Amino acid sequence: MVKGKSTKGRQRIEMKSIEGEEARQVCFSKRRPSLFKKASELSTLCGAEVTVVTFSPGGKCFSFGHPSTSSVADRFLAVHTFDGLSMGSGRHGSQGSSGRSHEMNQQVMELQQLMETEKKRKERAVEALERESGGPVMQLLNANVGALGIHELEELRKELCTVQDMVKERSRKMLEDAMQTRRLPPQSHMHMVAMPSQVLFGAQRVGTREGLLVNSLLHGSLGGLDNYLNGQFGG
Amino acid sequence: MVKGKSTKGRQRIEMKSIEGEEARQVCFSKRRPSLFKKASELSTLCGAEVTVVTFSPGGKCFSFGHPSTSSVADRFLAVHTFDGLSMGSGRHGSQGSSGRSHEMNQQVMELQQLMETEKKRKERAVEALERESGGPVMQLLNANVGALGIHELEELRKELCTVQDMVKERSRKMLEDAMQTRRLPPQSHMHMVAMPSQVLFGAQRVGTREGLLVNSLLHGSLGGLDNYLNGQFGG
DNA sequence: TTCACTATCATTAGCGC
DNA sequence: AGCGCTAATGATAGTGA
Repeated sequence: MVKGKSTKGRQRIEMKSIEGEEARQVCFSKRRPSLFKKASELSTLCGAEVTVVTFSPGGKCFSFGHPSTSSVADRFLAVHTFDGLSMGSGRHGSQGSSGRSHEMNQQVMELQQLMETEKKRKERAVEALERESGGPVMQLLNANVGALGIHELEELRKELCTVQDMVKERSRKMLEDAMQTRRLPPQSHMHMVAMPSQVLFGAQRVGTREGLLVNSLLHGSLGGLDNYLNGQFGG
Repeated sequence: MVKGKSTKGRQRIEMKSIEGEEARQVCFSKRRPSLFKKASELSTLCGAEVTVVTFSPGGKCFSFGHPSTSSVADRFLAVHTFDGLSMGSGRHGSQGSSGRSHEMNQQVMELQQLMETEKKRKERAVEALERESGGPVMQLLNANVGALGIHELEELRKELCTVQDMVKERSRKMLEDAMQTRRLPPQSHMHMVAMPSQVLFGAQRVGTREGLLVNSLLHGSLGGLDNYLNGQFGG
């Protein structure tokens, strides 16, 4: 019945790389969930967008994201691919929208809604396979997709990518036109590809909804790789 | 000199979105550095690669990365874009370089090649706008894209997403069929949606090129979301 | 947004399974 | 890689500046 302390309890450790191979693994396995939990709490409590990506010492990949790793990555990309003009502050500073918390909230709400939407997209995709869809484009493609072979699928995918690029390009041009119509300052001379959406939106004060849409068109969906290509995930 | 308690000390809080606009900001400002510190400790102690990206409720972007946000992001992308050629552990599991470094190098080289390809995709897209393309699908869409308004573009984008989902779903079914044809062990009964591509490829030993393609179809492009959908810490 | 303070609450090192 | 246990360290809500 002796209540002798069965363990040494928690002890302070140096912030150096843990020597033992196994001990390091164990430490990672215990701390990683905690890190994700903290990230989750931060997003839940503060309504912030957060993503965490880790590679264990063993090489395994773990990721957390709210609303999703990709969406945060896209937004990060958006900021670091463009941005830079409106606020010259150091580091990564940049407001997704203007500054009014009202617009902000709206943006956050729409993001959450988008999240919900995306969440169900997979389900809907399956349904779409069984029924005939309404969209004109859909109708054209619907019948074919099911019959394609693996190589045809590859071709189709390539074409879809190209089409999406066209959409992106088109939306970009629309913005360009819009800017010139509303007479923009001389600095509009910069490369379109690198043109910061924040600047565009900031200058024109495009409505939140449109802003999100265009942003989505510019980076959306196929986005991920652009991250990589355009450089940054900051670092 | 009375030592009366000057504060209520720490108190437990509900894990709900904090109501007060300002209180949320404050909470974020206090917790964000802590999260980064945790991430830093994880990387230091365990030698793991870690990156964290956050957007404050005010819209500001903050990021942490070890060795750097970009390097971790690159690795993440590499894993989620193709991955799964040589090994098949569960989850996202995937050693960037588990065993044979030879296969690794091959994988890296392919990554770089794909990168180059994607890098030029944007250029090619512009060209595609001027000339008439060859693809049957392209031809159908080519004429229209240029004339659409912002709302129509949104619709088109939605449809494209749905089509891509269909392509994914189709390729998934093809894999399913292929597996049954080649008689797979009973465990193939798990949900297709949650089925790790690594397992599929590991089992069938799909050739690199095909593997890349299928993987690209499954996770590619629209990818990242799968993380979120397939469970994880979805947030 | 950040800094200080302090009384809690939460995390986790070290062990064993 | 994950679970449980215990005790000590670390993080932080509330408050004020």
